[in-house]
Amino acid sequence: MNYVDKLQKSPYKLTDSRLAVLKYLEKQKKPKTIKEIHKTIKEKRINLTSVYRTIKVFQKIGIVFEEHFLNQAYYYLDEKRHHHIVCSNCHYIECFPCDKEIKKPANFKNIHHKLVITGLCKKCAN
Amino acid sequence: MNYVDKLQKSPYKLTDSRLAVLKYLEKQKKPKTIKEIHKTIKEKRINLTSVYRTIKVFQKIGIVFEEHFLNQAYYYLDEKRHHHIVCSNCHYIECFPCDKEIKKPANFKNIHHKLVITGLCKKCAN
DNA sequence: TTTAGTGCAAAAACTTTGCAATTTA
DNA sequence: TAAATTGCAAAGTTTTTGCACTAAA
Repeated sequence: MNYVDKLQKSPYKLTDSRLAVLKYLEKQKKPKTIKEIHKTIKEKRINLTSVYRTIKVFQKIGIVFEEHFLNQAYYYLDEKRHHHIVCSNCHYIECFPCDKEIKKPANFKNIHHKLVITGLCKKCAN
Repeated sequence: MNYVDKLQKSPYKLTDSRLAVLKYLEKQKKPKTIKEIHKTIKEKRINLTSVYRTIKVFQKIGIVFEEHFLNQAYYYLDEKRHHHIVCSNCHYIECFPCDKEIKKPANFKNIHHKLVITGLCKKCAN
């Protein structure tokens, strides 16, 4: 089931703004900030507020996930479960696949996990 | 080597503010927000700005680590490597030990990892 | 005594809210 | 057409900055 279908199956409506954010995120290989999303799609006259609201909706229905790298919130579609490694100096991000099943903690339901790895990328290590 | 030693070995000075934040964090079992830290130590007349600056310094010298749960930044001393699981509804946090070594990505140095698991705690699952 | 750190006030950055107008199903 | 969504402006939060004063080494 693709994202549009998921949206239509949800209690939320399919609108231009939501479609624009979805299309944008589908093209991305790495997590993006609200600003980056907005910058690209504002030509389509989509308001910053709507981007915020759209992302919230997408998170609620489990289309979009959030991670914070160095005090910045980033958003991405959860196509294939994967993790990220971020350079703590220049914020360069690399993805890598998730190859582990998490031992589920007993006291929680609806579990979603994310592994964030920080380090210094090649450029910054010197 | 304890935290005070680490601080003194660093290029930064040992000050009342820094000591207060350190003492506070040492008592905590769970990650805390800037606000929580400040609330508790402001009786000692330590400014919010200083808490922010202190935390930045501690992060730089690797005493304090940061995690974001549901759009909130939390800080903690990295005594024993461990992870957290957070209730996505009520923000209840539980810690659990880190029992895995991460396969180090080749392109990065100084690697530090954190695993954040979100889910619904017992109370919120119903 | 010199350099780094602090508090305060103000600015900047980020996020949320209310409401009238618009759009979707 | 009813209910949800949007844009805009305004308010709330969170974080950072500049600067004169104070404290640490």
